Amino acid sequence: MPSTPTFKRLPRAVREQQMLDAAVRVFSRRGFHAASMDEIAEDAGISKPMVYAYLGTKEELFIACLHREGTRLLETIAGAVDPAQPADERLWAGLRAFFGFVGAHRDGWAVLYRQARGERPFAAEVTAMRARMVEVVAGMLARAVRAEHPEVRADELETMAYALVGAAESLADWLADHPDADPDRTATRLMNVAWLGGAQLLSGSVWRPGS
Amino acid sequence: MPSTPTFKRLPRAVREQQMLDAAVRVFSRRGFHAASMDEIAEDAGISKPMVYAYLGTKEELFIACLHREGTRLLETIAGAVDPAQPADERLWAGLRAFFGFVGAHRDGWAVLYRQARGERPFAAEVTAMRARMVEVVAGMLARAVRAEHPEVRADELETMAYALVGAAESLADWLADHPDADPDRTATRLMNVAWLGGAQLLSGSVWRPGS
DNA sequence: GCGTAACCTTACGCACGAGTAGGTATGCTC
DNA sequence: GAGCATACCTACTCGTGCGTAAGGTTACGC
Repeated sequence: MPSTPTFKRLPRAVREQQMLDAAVRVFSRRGFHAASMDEIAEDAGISKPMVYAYLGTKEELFIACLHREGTRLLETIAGAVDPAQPADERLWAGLRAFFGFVGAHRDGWAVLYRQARGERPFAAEVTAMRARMVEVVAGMLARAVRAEHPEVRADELETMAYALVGAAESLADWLADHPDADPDRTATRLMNVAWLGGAQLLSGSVWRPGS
Repeated sequence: MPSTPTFKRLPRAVREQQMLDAAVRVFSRRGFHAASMDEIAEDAGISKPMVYAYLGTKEELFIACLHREGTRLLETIAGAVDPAQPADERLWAGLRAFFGFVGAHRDGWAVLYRQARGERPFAAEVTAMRARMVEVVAGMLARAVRAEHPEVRADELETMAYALVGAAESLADWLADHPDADPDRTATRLMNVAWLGGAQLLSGSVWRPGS
């Protein structure tokens, strides 16, 4: 039946990407456990044993998704930040890139954070990636701050970095659920509170219980 | 064999709490799917059909955990906040209570946030609880701000509230993994950046791209 | 033109774990 | 101390979905 060669034979590299695309879609809308390998295969327009042949077991497939989306996110951010710029511009560019990525890759984001964090086998992966981000942010803060304020302790900066990353993730989740929202606007707001709050702290103001 | 009546017959209300305790423990260390009803029953020192008789299916059991832990958390916070106090003291008390709770109920926290967010059937529950918290925080900010700054838009405040809640959750996760860390110290740091950053914003300072 | 390797399929085995059937013992009430 | 309700158990059924065995088909090298 020569009418429609509906299924063209494709080289491995191409099929692998199609499978990963399908996997990210299905994982993001069903969650890791509820997603079935059959559905992923069907969504990719291929049959199940191919998935096993190319990407391995379900866990390995999920890890592959995690790595691809995680790498994309990190590279997007890294590519947007110019090390020659001053710290505030770098932070701004990073936030902008981050929210832009989430807005453009909602299901990638969902897989990375909403699914992977809860599932025991992958929590470590995500934690590691988060830790890298925290480290980067803390490092940037350190370089920005240490010159004029060498008295600031490293763990203070780390705490700040955790808070910043958490705030960004929270706003990212909100953004992922509001397709009409503007990523840049979100980035601006976070930038404001973070940068101004930090500057205020450095200027010596401290809030203490008891006004 | 009268030697050890190892299994005393207990009234329903007591057993239900024991089961919930066990369920929270197991869910927190295994995740929802990897946790088996058998393991929960065993951990509670009871057999499986009892769990089904009292708490229903696995999903219902998990929801029961969610509700109990969620209610405890919200009540802890509500109980610590005195409405007669000024806004900064209320925020401080709330943060203190929040981090205190997480430090004292690590697995309850894990169930609420690390597990429930990813699993499709429960995401709604958690989202709703989060939304309530955001609403409360936003309301508090509004009351604190509107008197002197009526020009601030409601969605700006909501964004701030999201960022604050996200930052708190992130630090809470960090806290849950560092048993030696001091909840109050964490609360203080977040309080500082939030309150001072907010005040700075209100005073008219704004960060804009291009220094 | 023909082998061979890579691509792709249908159809199954099998384990694991949710939920249940049906039965036993213990305490409480009158 | 008969009756009844409640606490509790062992031992099963059965669906679901991961992972695979064994076999077809297309392209490409020589």
